[in-house]
Amino acid sequence: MDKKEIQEQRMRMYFINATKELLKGEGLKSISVRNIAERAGYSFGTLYNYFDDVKELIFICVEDFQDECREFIEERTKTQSQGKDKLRSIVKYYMYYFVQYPGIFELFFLERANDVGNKKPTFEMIYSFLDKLCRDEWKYLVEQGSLSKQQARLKAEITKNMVVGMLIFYLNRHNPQSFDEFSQRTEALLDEILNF
Amino acid sequence: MDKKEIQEQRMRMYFINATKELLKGEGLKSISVRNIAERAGYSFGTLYNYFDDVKELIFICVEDFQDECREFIEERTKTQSQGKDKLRSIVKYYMYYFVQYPGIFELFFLERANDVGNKKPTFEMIYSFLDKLCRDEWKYLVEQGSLSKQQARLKAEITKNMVVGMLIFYLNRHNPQSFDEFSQRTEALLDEILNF
DNA sequence: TGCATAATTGAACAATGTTAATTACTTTTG
DNA sequence: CAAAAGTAATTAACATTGTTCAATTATGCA
Repeated sequence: MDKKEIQEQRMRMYFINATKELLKGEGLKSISVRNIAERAGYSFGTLYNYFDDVKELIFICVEDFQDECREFIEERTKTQSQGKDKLRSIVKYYMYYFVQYPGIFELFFLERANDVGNKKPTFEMIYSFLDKLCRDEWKYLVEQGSLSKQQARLKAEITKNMVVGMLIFYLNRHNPQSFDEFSQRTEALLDEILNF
Repeated sequence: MDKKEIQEQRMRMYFINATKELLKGEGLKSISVRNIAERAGYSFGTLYNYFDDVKELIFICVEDFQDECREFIEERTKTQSQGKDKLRSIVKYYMYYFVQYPGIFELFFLERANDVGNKKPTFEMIYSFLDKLCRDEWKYLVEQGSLSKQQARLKAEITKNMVVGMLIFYLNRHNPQSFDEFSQRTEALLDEILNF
């Protein structure tokens, strides 16, 4: 019964990829069962043979996008040596990734946690995502004696929350209006937080 | 034609109040044209004689809720004398207001700015709302010489964005899980920002 | 090839927002 | 006062959403 599993996994992939494409392109608004199925080349009914509901499908995409985001940042920061600058860059490119794909931002941060179930771990992953990305840098700064462990924790938490707020205002409300301005504010606020 | 206007305004009020009640109670999810109209005591079609669409109705509520929020904070902070403590309290109760009414938070910060139109000023109002609430306190601290004007601006901006991020994670993702913990994190992060 | 099992489909249902045609009511006018 | 005109309220209808399920189609095996 190995063939069954392979085929089933392949079918799931068709739908998952279609969903990912839609999320990257048009965003959450464009997501509908009929839309996804059409792009996958099947009827909307077929989707329900492989997924419980459309939410399951959507949340499967989160992990993939996290990997992609991690790579996006890695590519742009790997040459930098540990320290404040690298930390700043990681946070900056974390934000830029979501600016590039507002649909993924919606998915990560704005989708409601209505019925928890198996999605709780997914939310935990999202919540701690930036922490994981920055962990080594904060650790390095503490070991260097630049700031206390406690202060590092606080600043990491401030950053994590601030970043989401900034993205909401920029992506959802066009505030600031231009990317240049957004970029500039990002630098300024990160400088203030890392001013020690 | 004065009577007309009075009657029309009264009709609009019925729908607006019904919408406000629903938003405070069940939140954005429960908002539907048929729901609002039923609560207002009219048919869903009647709503369209007084409002272009349901979005217009919803965004009319923003101003009312802002006034209410302002009063909520005022009541709880008016005895405090100007300074850091009062500033902390204002931000804290600003957050607590939205914790009390998650539906209003959704309305203020998560509703998309799809078709701008007359809603642009509304979004501007929301964006600068906390700034206005805190303006006097920041000003006082600058005049006292506690920090520079530039620093005050940066810290105010960090706070504004952080607050939205914290509320997203707490209200939408149950992170942290309890209000006590949320409250504690709020205090800690505000202390760190106001640590000068 | 023929049968049994599995996979795929689309009709159907309940909600949703919105529009437009219809009905009810009010006011003005002859 | 009654008929006409105009305004307001209602409901039927349409498109779109997620989801279910009976019926159809395809597949695999003997």
